Amino acid sequence: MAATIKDIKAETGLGLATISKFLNGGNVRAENRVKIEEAIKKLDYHPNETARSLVTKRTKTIGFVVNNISISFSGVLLQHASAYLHSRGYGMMICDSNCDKKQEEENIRFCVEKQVDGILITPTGKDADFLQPAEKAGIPVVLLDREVRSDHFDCVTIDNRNAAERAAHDLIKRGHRRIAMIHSEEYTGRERYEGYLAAMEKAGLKVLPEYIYAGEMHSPELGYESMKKLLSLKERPTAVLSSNYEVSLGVIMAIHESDIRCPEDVSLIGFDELILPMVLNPKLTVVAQPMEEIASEGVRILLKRIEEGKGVPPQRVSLYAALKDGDSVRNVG
Amino acid sequence: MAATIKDIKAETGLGLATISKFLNGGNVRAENRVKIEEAIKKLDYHPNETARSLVTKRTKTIGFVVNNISISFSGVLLQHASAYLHSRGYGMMICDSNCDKKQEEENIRFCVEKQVDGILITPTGKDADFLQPAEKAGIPVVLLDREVRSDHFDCVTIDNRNAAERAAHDLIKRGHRRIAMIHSEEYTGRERYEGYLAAMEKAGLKVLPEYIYAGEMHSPELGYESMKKLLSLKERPTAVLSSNYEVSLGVIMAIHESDIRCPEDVSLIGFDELILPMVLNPKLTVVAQPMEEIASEGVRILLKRIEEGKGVPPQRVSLYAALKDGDSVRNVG
DNA sequence: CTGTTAGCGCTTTCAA
DNA sequence: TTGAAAGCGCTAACAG
Repeated sequence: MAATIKDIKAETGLGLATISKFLNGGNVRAENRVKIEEAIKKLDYHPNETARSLVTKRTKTIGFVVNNISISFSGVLLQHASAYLHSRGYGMMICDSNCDKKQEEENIRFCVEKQVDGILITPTGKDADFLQPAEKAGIPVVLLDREVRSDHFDCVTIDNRNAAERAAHDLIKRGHRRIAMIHSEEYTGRERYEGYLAAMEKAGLKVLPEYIYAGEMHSPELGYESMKKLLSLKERPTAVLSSNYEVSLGVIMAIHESDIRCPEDVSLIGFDELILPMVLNPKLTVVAQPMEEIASEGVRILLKRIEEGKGVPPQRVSLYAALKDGDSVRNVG
Repeated sequence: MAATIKDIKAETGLGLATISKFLNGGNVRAENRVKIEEAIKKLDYHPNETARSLVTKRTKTIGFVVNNISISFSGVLLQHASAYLHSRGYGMMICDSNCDKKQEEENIRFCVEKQVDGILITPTGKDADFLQPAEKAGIPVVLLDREVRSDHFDCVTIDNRNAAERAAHDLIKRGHRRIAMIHSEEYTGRERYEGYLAAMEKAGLKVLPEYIYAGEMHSPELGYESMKKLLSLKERPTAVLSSNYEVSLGVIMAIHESDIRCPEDVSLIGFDELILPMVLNPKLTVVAQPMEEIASEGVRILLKRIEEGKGVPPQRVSLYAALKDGDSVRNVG
């Protein structure tokens, strides 16, 4: 049996309260502190977090409900979030929604049941109803990367629409007119598409239906298949905007397989500054999402909410995603 | 305040023990069962898992200590493990070791502190010392994908050495003599390299140092840079074995950028049947690790250990990884 | 600063 | 079957 606080009491002859106070960083007479420290070492005592939770009503665990754990973006976000959380003594329970609303709803319930102190989530859609159990249970929720139709929750995103608009604008500025876009109908993919539309419209450019490929989800296949088709057009686009990392991978593969060259024959801008497209020739020009900041801001806001309560109204933090030049875009005309 | 079992008692007039028994699936008179069910619905009662844990000494949470959460393999493994665990009512707390032994050691301690019921781990190395805190605390550990130098733990792997040997043998059987290998010095990469060596030796083939590229970790850069160099050799290999998914991606990119074709000019076999290399032309021939089985077997063994104790000696399950033909290998000579 | 006391919400003897 | 009571290990008043 593991040692308990009572064993420390027996060992030191002190009262439970004193020991508990010490454990929680309170002031104790130097002499007693030494006694307690020695007893702890001797008995290899570790506080029972469960017992502690029962009385403090804090589990020191947060739930991370991730829309799709198997994409690279999630891995990186999880990595950063987990690191921050651990450094603050919090554990991270992950629940994969696998891009499924039913599963996501279930995940929220699971988190509530497990009594996490807070929830970090990359939601699958814009609908906010499924978050109700958490709200009802008084568990703070911070949305990461995506917003929902509700102003009850804190939220850390990048301005996808604006970022995509800047990317498309950059292509236009460099003389491109025939610009294609490959995007998913998923959340962020949709927003990025809207940004593209805005840039095209402002420049007075026509959006050709044969230049638009929309898939259900972000995936390499989407990029690969779409790009194959774009390359087979009689009048090929001179530039392509790809709405996320997975999609870009597929696009690059398709280009490589053809005898079309990038950027000589076709320019390309992608999203997400993940490793692979950065080591390639040409280095991909991307809209770089500040992943670490998204994670750290999200964690910071969540912990603040947990520790200081619901005083302040929900915040919406929108981080800036810079367009980072690579070598995959050329000037035309 | 959330409803407690006492509220149910007040509502139904029954004793706490009866209600508790009902909650845990025990036999209760039909009439009382109805009463309790109604009260639960009316008060929206949910058992407090923390209180339950305090007395049962079970947190219904397992820790997953992952060597590197940002690689695709981890995402897929986590996805399956999480699904199985959830279906059994268990939560999954993840701890990323980020390929760092110090971090890994810290993660184990963190899990012990958090009193998880069991640990699933893809270890960073072969050394087993860091698992001691878990062992001392009586927390069962199941190793996934990789073994360590200790026979105290259950373990689910594929036979990497044998699988790589079969892959290399397949190349040899198809007439290849100049076979290169790109691998990491990480755990599985090393084992796969040994399998390659075994196949070459059995076939009486020389292993040329200029055909071997070893990197510290599995990464696309490793594959990309190594393949670039291999392709620039005066006497190029006719086939390349790549030790994991990330590495293969890099290799494919390098081939695409050159004017060498696969499989006409160079054959390629990779590891891990993940999506991208499957949608490409040519479809990559791979050693397919049974990811879902690794996860489900691991979870099954762990939960059994948790629920039925340490009676049986540690098991080592070695799953078969089949070589799946794609179109990236051609017959020569 | 210290110790006593009362719970946190639940499960589990044990006797009825 | 049921219920009263004890207690899991800890924190949080409160009195000293």
